[in-house]
Amino acid sequence: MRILIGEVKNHIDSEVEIAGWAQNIRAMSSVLFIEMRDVSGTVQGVLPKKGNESLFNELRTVPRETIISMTGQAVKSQAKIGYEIQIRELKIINMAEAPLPLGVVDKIESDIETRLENRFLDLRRPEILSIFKIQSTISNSIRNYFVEKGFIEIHSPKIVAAATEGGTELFPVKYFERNAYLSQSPQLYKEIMMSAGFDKVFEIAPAFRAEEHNTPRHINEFTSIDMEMSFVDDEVVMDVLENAIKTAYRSVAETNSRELEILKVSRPDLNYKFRRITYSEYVKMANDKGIELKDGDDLSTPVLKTVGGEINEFYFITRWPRDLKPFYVQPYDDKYSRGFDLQFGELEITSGAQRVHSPQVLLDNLKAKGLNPDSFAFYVNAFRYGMPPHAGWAIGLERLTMVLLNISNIRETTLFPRDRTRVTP
RNA sequence: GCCCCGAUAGUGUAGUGGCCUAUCAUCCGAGUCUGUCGAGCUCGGGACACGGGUUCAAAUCCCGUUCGGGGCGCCA
Repeated sequence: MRILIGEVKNHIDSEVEIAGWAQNIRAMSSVLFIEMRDVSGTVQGVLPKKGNESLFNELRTVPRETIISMTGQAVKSQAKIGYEIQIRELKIINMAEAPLPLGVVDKIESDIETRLENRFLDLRRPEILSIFKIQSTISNSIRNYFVEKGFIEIHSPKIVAAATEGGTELFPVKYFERNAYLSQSPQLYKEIMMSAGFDKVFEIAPAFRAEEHNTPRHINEFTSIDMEMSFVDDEVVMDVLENAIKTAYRSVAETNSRELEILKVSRPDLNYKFRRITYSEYVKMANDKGIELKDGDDLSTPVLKTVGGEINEFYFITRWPRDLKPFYVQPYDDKYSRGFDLQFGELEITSGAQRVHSPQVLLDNLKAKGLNPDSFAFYVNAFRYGMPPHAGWAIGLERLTMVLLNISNIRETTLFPRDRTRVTP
């Protein structure tokens, strides 16, 4: 029975069967080594020429990355990891072509473009695999966190009719005889679930943005971790967000020490309270650095880089001007709102808010933003017949992974990124 | 969408008008080597993004196209 390569060390001095990719075959004059790899690690098999001449000669010309299974005694040896497998039986299961379009164990680094073109090969590299093992821990631990706190997991529609909520561009899709769009966010649906009385909901699902941006931190399809809670304000959901991220970091530190080592990333440590900086304080901080910025201006990328670049930790920017936030964000006073962003340094990770719950305020806001309330009837109706006060946020899974692993391009933390020019693979 | 930069073997690169039938590494192939682990050694293989132009001569200069990188904008 096949075992994972990572388990071979528990079977020293007994016979094991492994299967995987032959990532390197080194033939000496009288002995041959096959470096085998699977999802759990690597180990080498040894085959002496004496007594195995035909297999020996066949193997020395087998291309790298061929799928092979082998059975043999696991023994302590002078191999770097301290043990190896003495091959008794070996099967060549599926031959790889040569040369590879992208070397898996080459000493040469390839461009991200070449790597994405051949992503299945790129993903075979332990450091790339490690990114996604860690991403799996992050999304699972946040899901568990929500479930433990009594949240209900929902699945909102990704094909939607609303032309826009204002702001971002949508991807149009043909929906039989009508036009529809890919959902940019579950925002309106998770709010409707508050009216439906679900109290606390979350969703981990794709979101689509048709913006023609071309930056290392934007993609057109990403995984959004969304939550919404009833009868709470913005301060409470900021606490929940801080705890969710700390929980995810703790899980990664506990379960992915090998992956963190492969990626040469130190164990994450979040032993600090996330600072809550108001938007107006942030503007003053920018002014103190000599940046010309008025209270009410949006925080541009250069501003975030100058001010946020020096804050090498998580922090909130709270009480944004109402003019800079969407119609569904609850006002704080005439000028400011209960909208917040969570930042790490210069990078926005999350945006959230206490939401409007009064149907009249909602209608006023829609009109003030130049939107047609009729287009949002399905949404506004949910506010008319008993909508509790509520608040929530959405966090980008890929961006959170970037921050945790100190990776600068979001394409690295996305399996098959969809950017301005890439729809395949 | 704007600004700047780039495109040379499967991969990553050198190359600033003639020294280029193009460098090096990796890779692939053949051989060699009593245990390698970035194996070593010998020999061989493989490339100037596309289209036009300038010139006696273009990988090299100019124009356009396509694709990519960096920055910005846009962005729930």
